[in-house]
Amino acid sequence: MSEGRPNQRRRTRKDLLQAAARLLKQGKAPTLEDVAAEAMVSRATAYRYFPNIEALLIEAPLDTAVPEPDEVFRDAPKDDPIARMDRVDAAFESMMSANEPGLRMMLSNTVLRPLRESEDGELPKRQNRRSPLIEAALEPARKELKPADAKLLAKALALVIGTEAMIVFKDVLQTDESEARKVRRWMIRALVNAARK
Amino acid sequence: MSEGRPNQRRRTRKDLLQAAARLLKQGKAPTLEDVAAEAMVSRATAYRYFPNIEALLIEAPLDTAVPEPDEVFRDAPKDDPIARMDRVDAAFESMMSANEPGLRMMLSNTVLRPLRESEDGELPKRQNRRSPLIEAALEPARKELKPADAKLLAKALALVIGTEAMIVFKDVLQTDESEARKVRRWMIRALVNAARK
DNA sequence: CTTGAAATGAGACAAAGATCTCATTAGCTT
DNA sequence: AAGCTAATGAGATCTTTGTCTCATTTCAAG
Repeated sequence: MSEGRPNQRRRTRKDLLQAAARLLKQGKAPTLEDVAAEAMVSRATAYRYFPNIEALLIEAPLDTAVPEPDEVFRDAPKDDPIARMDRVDAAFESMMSANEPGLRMMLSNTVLRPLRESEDGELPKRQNRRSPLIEAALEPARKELKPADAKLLAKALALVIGTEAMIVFKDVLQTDESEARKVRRWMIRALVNAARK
Repeated sequence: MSEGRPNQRRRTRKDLLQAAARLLKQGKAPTLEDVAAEAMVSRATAYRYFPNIEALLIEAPLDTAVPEPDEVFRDAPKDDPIARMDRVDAAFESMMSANEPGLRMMLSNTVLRPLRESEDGELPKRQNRRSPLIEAALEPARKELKPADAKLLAKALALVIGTEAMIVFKDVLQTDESEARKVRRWMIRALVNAARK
């Protein structure tokens, strides 16, 4: 099934993703059958678009809640990378707290990808939404940083921003939201300044 | 099946966990049937001890590969927190590369705990192995740090060391092992020095 | 409006995961 | 050593997941 009727196909695909996102918001762990029912399509059709529930859940919660760069940096200082990274952090924090169940589900499934890639050749790859935003935040600091340091810093910040950091704070360290934010902002300052020096 | 013949039960339970650990070391994602075969018990018996493969794999790799503090810091400098954190990092890196499939499985399941806690009352809680080691590494720096900074630093380092950071490096950033190590060590320096200042 | 092709729905089918039953084996007590 | 009882093994059975076929619906071009 391909190359036939583009807009019909895009519509049902979108319906499936939205149905999945709806179920995820309820904190459920839906099966592909559940999603098909919620989207009011047949099970067979759902399987025509996604080989399994994991493939669907990788995309589901994210298509909705992507922070847009221009929105994140709206009236943000153009020259202060730390202030700009704080914006990125805030954007991710609010996006994640609104989508925590879906993000946990997504992580739960994508984390197993390497164990399953023996099954069939092509698995959907985990997307990386944070790096473009981090790069954009760091843009003004580009001139004052050595390229090698800029690369190091961007990767380091990717550990601070995102779902995995949320998991560490909540599940491993069991800190509350405000403490977690304090730690992240402290880290942003420490890391950016270290790269500058 | 309970409260009947303690040592026989402990023995087969241990056999199952060891069999699972053996299969995991080969990089496979074993099914409960595989583990039963490896442990030379029947499939039915395996299911009597663990409801599914995930439940087994949460425990399997961890009972074996816990880095012991005294071993990690054997002939490590007593007064250099950075060198000591590098030891912790190295210990986690080697433990994780030897147990990656099991750790991914563990993370995949524990990450869903908040979504499942409605199902039945008691879920095993995620353990925190890194914080004690981080505290031990930082011990010599305690006198030169304000208590608040020490707390901040310990939490920040918990983002750098551990399974979640490995996931970010491998799955999100797709860096190789040596680059990931470079970033972690750079972060350790940046964070410890920031706390000192 | 008609028509041809593509998407869909319904259900049969297959494979894997998990449960259940019951006869047999093997610990533990005496 | 004997007997009771819990644990085990083997296989039947049920459930869930994913595939396949074919009739029906629906889109869109003419």
